[in-house]
Amino acid sequence: MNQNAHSFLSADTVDEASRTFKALADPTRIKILYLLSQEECSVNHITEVLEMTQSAVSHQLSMLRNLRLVKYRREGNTFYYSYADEHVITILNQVLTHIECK
Amino acid sequence: MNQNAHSFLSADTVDEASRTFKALADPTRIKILYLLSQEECSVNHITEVLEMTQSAVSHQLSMLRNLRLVKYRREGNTFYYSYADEHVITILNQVLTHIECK
DNA sequence: TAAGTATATGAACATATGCTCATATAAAAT
DNA sequence: ATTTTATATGAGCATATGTTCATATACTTA
Repeated sequence: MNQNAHSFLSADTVDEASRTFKALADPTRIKILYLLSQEECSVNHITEVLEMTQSAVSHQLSMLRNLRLVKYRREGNTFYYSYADEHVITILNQVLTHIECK
Repeated sequence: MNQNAHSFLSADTVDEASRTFKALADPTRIKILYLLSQEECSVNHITEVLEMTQSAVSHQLSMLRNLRLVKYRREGNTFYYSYADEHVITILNQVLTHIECK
């Protein structure tokens, strides 16, 4: 068995996969993305549904924004968020479905 | 828009999903699981391929064992590891494939 | 039986993560 | 113009994470 006996992943690929899974690795972000997979939501709505502080939610949305997993539109003072990465939502739903079917 | 306008996830489901994604969120564990998705490997082999210390690899294998994502068999002094959770491997390969196709 | 080989494990340490608290920003309402 | 409402953001803090270093364990070989 030598080091060339199998295919390799580039460091970039591994890093990006890691970033994707990290985004989904936190319960709060899972809940936010699951919510957004069902409907566009204001920050306030997310805050109420998750029963968390506005700041905590906003920080997580900021992270999800940086990862380009969510996008938003503004309407006056209200920001409506929605998901921006179909593939990540698919992966999330796959895992959730698999867990709930056990 | 009220709190009952959409379906909810149980805390247990969210936690288990989080644990699954956390397992895949680290580059070292991604590399190990990817290797094991292709062939059963000894700890030594993993250590050499990943160019990491034996201790670091062993610690990660210990974590993957606790999460029931890998199993092993012993042959004298050598421990051969293989993956134990088909679904997690499927998810990993899906994400890796998606990244590499971009 | 002693030395060597393969792996596991505990402690320590540096970095990352997720929250809170205080405050900033910007539009809306008064 | 001032206050209110909705959201963003920086600093600080406690906990989690991943690695190294030292050492333990267990089997093999001389």
